[in-house]
Amino acid sequence: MADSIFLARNFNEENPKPNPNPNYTYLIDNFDLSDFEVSDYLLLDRGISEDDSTSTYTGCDSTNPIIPAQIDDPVINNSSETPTSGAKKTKMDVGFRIAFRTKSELEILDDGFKWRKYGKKAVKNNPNPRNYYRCSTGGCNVKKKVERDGNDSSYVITTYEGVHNHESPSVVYYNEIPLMVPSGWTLQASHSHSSSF
DNA sequence: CGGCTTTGACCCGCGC
DNA sequence: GCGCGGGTCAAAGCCG
Repeated sequence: MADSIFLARNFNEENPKPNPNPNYTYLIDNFDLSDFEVSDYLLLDRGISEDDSTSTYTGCDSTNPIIPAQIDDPVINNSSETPTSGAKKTKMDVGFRIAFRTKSELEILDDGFKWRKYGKKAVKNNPNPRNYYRCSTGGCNVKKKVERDGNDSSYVITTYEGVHNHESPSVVYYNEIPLMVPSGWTLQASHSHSSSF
């Protein structure tokens, strides 16, 4: 395992052309990071080792952001893959994964999508629990994990897994933001929790 | 009443 | 084989 699924991309490069592949999305160029202090864009490989969580993130600073690429993984690309009978689908086989380390007092960043919390778990090497969220839009199986940095609790690590197959509810207001991009980072939306948070 | 959070239990993969 | 750790499920309760 450990197929690398991300491509680094120079921040100074011109904006990428819209990619014909819907499983590919590009992020950073369209972000207005002034809303949050996003200190690091973190890349994750598929199949990272669990006992080295600090180094599984390929840290990048604002001068070297990252574009996630379509995963080159037959399991991912083969939608006919079915879970073994009776087994839960526990592996993240949703396409790609990207993590952001954000300096924020809030753990829940309003990224324009609607998330439903489905789990919370204490993790090793981190006194803060990790929260698991799933996109509440029907048919969209994008997940995200949110946890505070164990080394600096003023930072929040948000890990997105998968690609939205729908528009952000906010896209109507920010329709220049490419489809399926976690568009909230471009928004001036209030940091106050939405509805049930 | 519907949608959401909470939380303990369960499942699975992996290392020893 | 066993234990540990991460991820998910699902029932119960909360809230607008």
